[in-house]
Amino acid sequence: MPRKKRDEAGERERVKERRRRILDAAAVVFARRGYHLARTREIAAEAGVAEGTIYNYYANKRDLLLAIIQQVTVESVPEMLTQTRAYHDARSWLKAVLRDRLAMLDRNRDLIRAVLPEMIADNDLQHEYLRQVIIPSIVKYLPLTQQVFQGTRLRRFNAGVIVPAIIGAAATAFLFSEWTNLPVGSPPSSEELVDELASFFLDGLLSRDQRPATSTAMT
Amino acid sequence: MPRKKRDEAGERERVKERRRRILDAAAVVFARRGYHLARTREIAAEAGVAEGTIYNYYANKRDLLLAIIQQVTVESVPEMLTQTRAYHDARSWLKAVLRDRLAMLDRNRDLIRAVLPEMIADNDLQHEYLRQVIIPSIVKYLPLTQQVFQGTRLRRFNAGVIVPAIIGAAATAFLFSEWTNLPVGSPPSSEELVDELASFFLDGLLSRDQRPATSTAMT
Amino acid sequence: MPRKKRDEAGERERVKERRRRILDAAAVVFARRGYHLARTREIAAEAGVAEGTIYNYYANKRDLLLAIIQQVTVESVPEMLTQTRAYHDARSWLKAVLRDRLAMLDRNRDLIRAVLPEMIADNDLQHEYLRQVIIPSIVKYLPLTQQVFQGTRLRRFNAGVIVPAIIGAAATAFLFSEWTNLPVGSPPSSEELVDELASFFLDGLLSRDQRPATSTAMT
Amino acid sequence: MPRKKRDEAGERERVKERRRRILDAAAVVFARRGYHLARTREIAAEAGVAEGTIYNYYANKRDLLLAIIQQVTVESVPEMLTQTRAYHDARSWLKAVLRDRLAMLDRNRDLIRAVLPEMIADNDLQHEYLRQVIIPSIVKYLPLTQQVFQGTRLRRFNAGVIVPAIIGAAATAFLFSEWTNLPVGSPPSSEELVDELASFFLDGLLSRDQRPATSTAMT
DNA sequence: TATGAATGAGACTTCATTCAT
DNA sequence: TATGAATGAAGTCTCATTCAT
Repeated sequence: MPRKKRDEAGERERVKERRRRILDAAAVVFARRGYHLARTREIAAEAGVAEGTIYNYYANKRDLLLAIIQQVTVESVPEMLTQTRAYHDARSWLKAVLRDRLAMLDRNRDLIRAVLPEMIADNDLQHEYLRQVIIPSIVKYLPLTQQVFQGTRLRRFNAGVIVPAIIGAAATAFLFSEWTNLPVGSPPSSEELVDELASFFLDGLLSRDQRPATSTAMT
Repeated sequence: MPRKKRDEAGERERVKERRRRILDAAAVVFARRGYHLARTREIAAEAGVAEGTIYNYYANKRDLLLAIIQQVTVESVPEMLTQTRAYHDARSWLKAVLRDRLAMLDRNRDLIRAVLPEMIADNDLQHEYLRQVIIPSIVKYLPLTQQVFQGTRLRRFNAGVIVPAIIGAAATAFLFSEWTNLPVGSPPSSEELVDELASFFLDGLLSRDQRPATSTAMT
Repeated sequence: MPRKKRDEAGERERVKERRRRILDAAAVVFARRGYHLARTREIAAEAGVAEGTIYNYYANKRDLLLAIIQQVTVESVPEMLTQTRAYHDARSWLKAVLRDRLAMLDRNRDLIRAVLPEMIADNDLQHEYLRQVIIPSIVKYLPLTQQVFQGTRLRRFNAGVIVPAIIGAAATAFLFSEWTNLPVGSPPSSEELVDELASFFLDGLLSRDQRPATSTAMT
Repeated sequence: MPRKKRDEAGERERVKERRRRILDAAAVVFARRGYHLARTREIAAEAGVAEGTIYNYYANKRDLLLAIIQQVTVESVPEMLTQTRAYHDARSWLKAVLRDRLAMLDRNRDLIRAVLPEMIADNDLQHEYLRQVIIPSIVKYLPLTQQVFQGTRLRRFNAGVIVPAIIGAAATAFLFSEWTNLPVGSPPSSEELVDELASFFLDGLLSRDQRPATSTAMT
């Protein structure tokens, strides 16, 4: 192998590693202070580099935010659904997905709490996120999902309403379960959470005998 | 009636009115720019007062945020549930509640988009909100809710999971329905949203014949 | 006189005075360090105000430069030529003008040395200067000048060449006369300078008998 | 010839060539952006070397400026005056010199516009320039000049005033002739400029019959 | 010697908050 | 109490220069 090529590869490796180190530092500080209160100085200190060095790898503070959003979501999405085929039972698949996603939320909780607000407040960020993460995910994984539910009869529903509802329900339930001082008993274990949500999503809240003979929800 | 007293009453009235004017202005500007990008100068201009005057009524910018959070939620909660007794059918009551809450979100959408991020990122704000809004609401309205569902058999569920899940589902579905560029067809009408969510919450996604004979979700 | 009006007048006065103080400070610091090396912090200190206060009166550092250019030139131009009519002898008028302009250069030497470089290097600044100072001056004072020279026969010349040449000659001679370490004898007194330049401009360098019978310069 | 020596010679050659390449690049960038806005990065790119390499040849950015000043002036001076003896007529010699110098200004216009401001603003640079360029030039070429004017009777004048005046007049007239938007007709051709200036310098502005019988300027 | 990533001081400017009037 | 000019701390980002490779 020619010398130069190996050097280039090593160089690219080092650049990647440095980018990563800075990004991780930014994630830590964003999580600690929130985006607006995070200081580039603190990020630099956390990364163990000079402040100016940050700008050799990212154009500006906002660029760090964007990179984090991508990293958290893009990189973590694939793992969750590729094992789809292992589950023939829709309920167990759903629970597996919930388990995986809630674990992801758990791992990245602080970071998400730092990043989510900016996404809510900032239209550009939202659109970027939609374009780069959400839509590609849907396009890529919808067929797999449909395949899993092939053997399961679902009632008709409006996916544009229900998909966000599921995501929001799971995320909110999870985040609340972390708020320790709610006067509603001890926080649920993660497995309780998964069970509870899966049942909620699939079965609803009514007892079986309370459901209308012909579901009014058939639309 | 002594002169002074009437003056004091009028004075107190004027003070209240001034506080309100400033708060409304802050709400407008927070909604327009988001909390961090809102400038006290702009708030002052919107309120038609001098910048310094704000500080005669609120300790600082953050105090305005807190006051807004209280106002948006506390003031709007009562109306939604006091008419509880009018609904004997749980489903129609749930739909009425959803209708009311989604309308509230609709009215305050921009403001919420400005304020919510701060609440997510800021623990103190969250606790303040829990203490001042959520908990009192639960304490006050839980009995009413239970009364409504008296005639309806619900399966057992963990309220600490399901209540946040419901709120998050509704809010997220609503907010997404506003993002026009999702490739999932046209955004649902608000009545569609209400129907869809009510069915989802009560009946779940499975067709009736797919539900397990004895719900595994009974905990 | 109504109270409010007097207050407004006083206010405007104070604003003007403050603007002036900041501008003077900027002039001092620009003269001391040159524009690029002048620090807003130093300007603020020199003016005895906080750094932020500068920006209540001027949009940015460049704005200070522009204001100084205007002040130095616009304000000083009028005095120089309005007394035109007092001089019936063109030579003595020219000497008076030179005396006045060289005194102006002397007064503002440091400032000009700070500001001139920026004007040379910056096209926008040049055009601004042309538009605001040079052209109005020409339009306003050309008639007066012509009136002075009515009784004096001048050979024909291209004003577009000779006017800049005169200005450049006077300014350069003056500025060099200040450079103390030239090995050409002691620097001339200002009156020597004026005499020397006036003769140079009107008579040229040739002895009288050396001038061509018919001036080749007649164009 | 020993091997080493030839290498050393080639090496010295290469070093010189490298210095030159960097200096040229600096000149280009200084001319393009002005000294303060010129970036070392851009200079390096222009020279086709790494940023750090510049500092192997020049101590710092300022050093580049100094070197350019020397190069522009010192190198171009000799050509202009060594042909002195070819002109027996003082007027035609003066015109030749003007032609040569204005052509030099024309060639280096952008560079001069970048460098001149720094010389005006910076005392050290001025003194360096005086010591290295002006004084040697005077010492070297004054005899030649005097020789040319041997057959021409000049009136007495103070060279310390008139020499800078001539230089400033020519330079300013030239630079103004490039500013196209002056409302004084079309810019003069370079030959017009030369004629006009030569006449101005030698003959002055008065018509012949207007000159005093005994010039008051004889000092 | 050439490289160019790393450095870090420091600049301009903003803006929440104060306070004299 | 209302005002709004003044404040000044603090922030992001730039860029000449250094230095390990």
